[in-house]
Amino acid sequence: MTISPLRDRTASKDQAASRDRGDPLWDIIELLFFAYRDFVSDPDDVLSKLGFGRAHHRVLHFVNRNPGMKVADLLHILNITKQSLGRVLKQLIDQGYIVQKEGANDRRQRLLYATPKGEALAMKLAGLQTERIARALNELDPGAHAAACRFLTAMIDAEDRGIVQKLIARADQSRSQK
Amino acid sequence: MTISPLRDRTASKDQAASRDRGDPLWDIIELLFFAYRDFVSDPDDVLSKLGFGRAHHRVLHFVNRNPGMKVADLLHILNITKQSLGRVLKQLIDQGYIVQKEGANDRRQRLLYATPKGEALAMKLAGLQTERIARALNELDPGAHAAACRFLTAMIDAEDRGIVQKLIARADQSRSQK
DNA sequence: GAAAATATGTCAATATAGCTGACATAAACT
DNA sequence: AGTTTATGTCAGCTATATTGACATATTTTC
Repeated sequence: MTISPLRDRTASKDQAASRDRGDPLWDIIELLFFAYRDFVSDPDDVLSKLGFGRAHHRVLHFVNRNPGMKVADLLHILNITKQSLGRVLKQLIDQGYIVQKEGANDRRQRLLYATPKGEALAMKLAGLQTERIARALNELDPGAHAAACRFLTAMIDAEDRGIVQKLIARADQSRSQK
Repeated sequence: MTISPLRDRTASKDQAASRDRGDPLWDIIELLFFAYRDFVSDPDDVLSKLGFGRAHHRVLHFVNRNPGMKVADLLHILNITKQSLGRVLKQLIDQGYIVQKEGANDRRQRLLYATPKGEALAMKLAGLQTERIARALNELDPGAHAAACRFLTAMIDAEDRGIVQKLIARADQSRSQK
């Protein structure tokens, strides 16, 4: 199944004029809205059956991806208050998806780890999202994956890109050591 | 300013093996999370000063883009209940950002239009998002815009793509008639 | 060793944005 | 005349976030 291109703006004769005027880039704005909407809908269905929401997904995702991360790190990544995190994290801990361990160097820290049960759920949810992404990339040419990464990276606040890239690289590394 | 590529998975020697195993595509999953987060943060700042939230933005955006749309259409696009829409829409109408006009053919319909004030706000918000997108595309090669559109379109539920594409095309057309 | 800073947790009150269910009104369709 | 459709509204509920205040244990600093 091939998808017909949306409207090939690159071939539009007045593309340069539009860019000069700084016209809104409606296509990206709206596609991003709908793509993200569908992207999060797959996990949402599974989560709601467990009595969880998107907030639980985000917490479990990052803990699973970064075993032993500090609560403070999680707060910075999610950009929420500790009170907001508290409720969600408590539920995940109480139901056995996440455990906390005292830091070896700094005993004030409560380092976060996904349990096998937590990891199973995290991987299930990531699997659903990966299915969608893989399906999308399969419809496109081979360079589409790299191109998507470049575009999405460039959309992130410049000051945060380094952090995000380290996050992805470090998590990939810790996973592959298994 | 050039951005170093995240991790060139296309050049990775075990990329094929990873794809065969169906490993999660962590890079896209996390980049999409952070990119969308920053993408909506620009408008959020402006909106919060007006006492509005993201919900108001979405309503105003689609009404501005599709002048004369029915309430029912808006409900389908946003995928929320009329009760949820009601509160937000009422505030936008009361404060003069949106007006309702009786349908010419079907007088039950309340067709939605952005007022000049509403259009100004919608365009301001779209402008902020466009700045970010344009900044991103400027860092990338010329085909990046089209590539991003293809990727994002492919990420949308197949059954919804047609609707979204029509939405974008129709709105573009109605705008350019001005 | 006392004081200050840090990491985390918790209580209380509030706001936003969504939901379900029930019901109301007006206009159009059959 | 009766049914369906488009819209609106009341009431109550849930999830996710907020701010502000305060508590506890631990580490760091002077």
